Amino acid sequence: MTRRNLSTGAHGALSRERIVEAAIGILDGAGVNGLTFRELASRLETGSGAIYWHVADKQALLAAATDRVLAGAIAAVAKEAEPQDTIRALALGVYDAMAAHRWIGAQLSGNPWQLASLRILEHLGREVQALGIPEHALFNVVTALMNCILGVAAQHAAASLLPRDSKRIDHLTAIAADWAQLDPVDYAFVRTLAAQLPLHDDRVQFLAGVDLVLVGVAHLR
Amino acid sequence: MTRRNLSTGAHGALSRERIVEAAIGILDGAGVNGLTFRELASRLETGSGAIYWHVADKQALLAAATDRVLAGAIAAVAKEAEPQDTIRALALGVYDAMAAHRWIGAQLSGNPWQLASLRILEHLGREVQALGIPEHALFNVVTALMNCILGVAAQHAAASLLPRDSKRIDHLTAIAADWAQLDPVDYAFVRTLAAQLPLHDDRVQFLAGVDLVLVGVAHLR
DNA sequence: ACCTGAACACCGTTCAAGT
DNA sequence: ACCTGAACACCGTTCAAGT
Repeated sequence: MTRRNLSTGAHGALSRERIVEAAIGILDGAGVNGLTFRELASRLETGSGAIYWHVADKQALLAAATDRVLAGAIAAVAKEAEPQDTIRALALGVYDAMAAHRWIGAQLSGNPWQLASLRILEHLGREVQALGIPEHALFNVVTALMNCILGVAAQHAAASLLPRDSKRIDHLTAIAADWAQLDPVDYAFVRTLAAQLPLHDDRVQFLAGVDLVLVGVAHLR
Repeated sequence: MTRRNLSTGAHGALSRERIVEAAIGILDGAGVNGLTFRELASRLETGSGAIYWHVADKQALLAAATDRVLAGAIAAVAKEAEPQDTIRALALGVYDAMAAHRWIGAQLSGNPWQLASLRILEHLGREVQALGIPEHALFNVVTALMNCILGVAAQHAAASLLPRDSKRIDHLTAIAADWAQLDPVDYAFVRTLAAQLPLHDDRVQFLAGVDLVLVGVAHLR
């Protein structure tokens, strides 16, 4: 048996940070189902039990990984002159992080009160406050904006379970084809949407949803 | 070995419908983690493999259970004179179904393109069409409303993982207490929200979010 | 204090064998 | 055609033993 982490090897000692980092690497490459304590241990050249010394369990690991990615994404958002613009920038920052790390959607929408969500909530909240909303509407408005984000998060989560190499357009075309199979009477509207689906731009539509809420907010009294 | 389903016993032969029904019973009583093919088989007095003759896999079973519950909930929604009111009624119908079957939230927000979601989308879409929205905004508006629903779905999903007997208020108080632990500077806004959390009415707030979108819609041009 | 890795408990799914 | 139930593959988590 060779010594592993005890030697001053390439990686140094095990740490929560290194574990989370490695987890993100696996998640990005192989998705949620690819993240296994055995796989993680082998990549870190340690025993699977060692990880439990630094991380409580798999859920905590996923939460930590999500928070790490989103903290970076949010910190990178530039503050704009108008609160509305900062809100848009924040929303897009989260969107882009979810697009780059497709496993985040499921994590975010599955645990809406984890640290990463609070981070988003905090930054949204500050801007909404700056908007000069009446006090009693604050909670509702922030929640509505958060819902826009969780909504796309859910969509990304669904997309993340598809085969990795499937092109986005093929994916949407396949969904549209499924929808076209539905009963023409019972699902008349959905079939209408199906035609628009393959061409639509997720990111643009996401922003349109945020704007819709912002319009509603502007007309609050 | 006694014969089981072959006898004209109390339940009759195995069928997809009976399986889904039993699954819903388990889900309501024991949550997602309680739904096991072994448990399901034992409750149906059959072998675990038998279920696979009627249902493709666990995901399909969960989707079927979700669709069954939501189909009933949506069918029970009365059509109102004004499209806005029907939209509110629809949203509340879904909300109440999620409150009664706490496992549905995760299922819905985790698979936003399953049959149950399309059912919601279809009914929302018809009412939004009746609202007389410009064609190009249709997709965005329906998505925004769907996001409101998925947003609470996510919240319900999170709540469903808690111990079963924990009272709602205790749960919210516990979350509020967690939030109060956060850094006063980094999480100033979230800490503000924490005070309101234990007292707020989820259902009312949910409706307020829907209304916010409807206000935004009314001011589209 | 921190790491090792076998062992435990449990699960979704398959499949050869039955009826 | 439909059901049985043992077997397979895999996983999160624990823990006695090491250093």
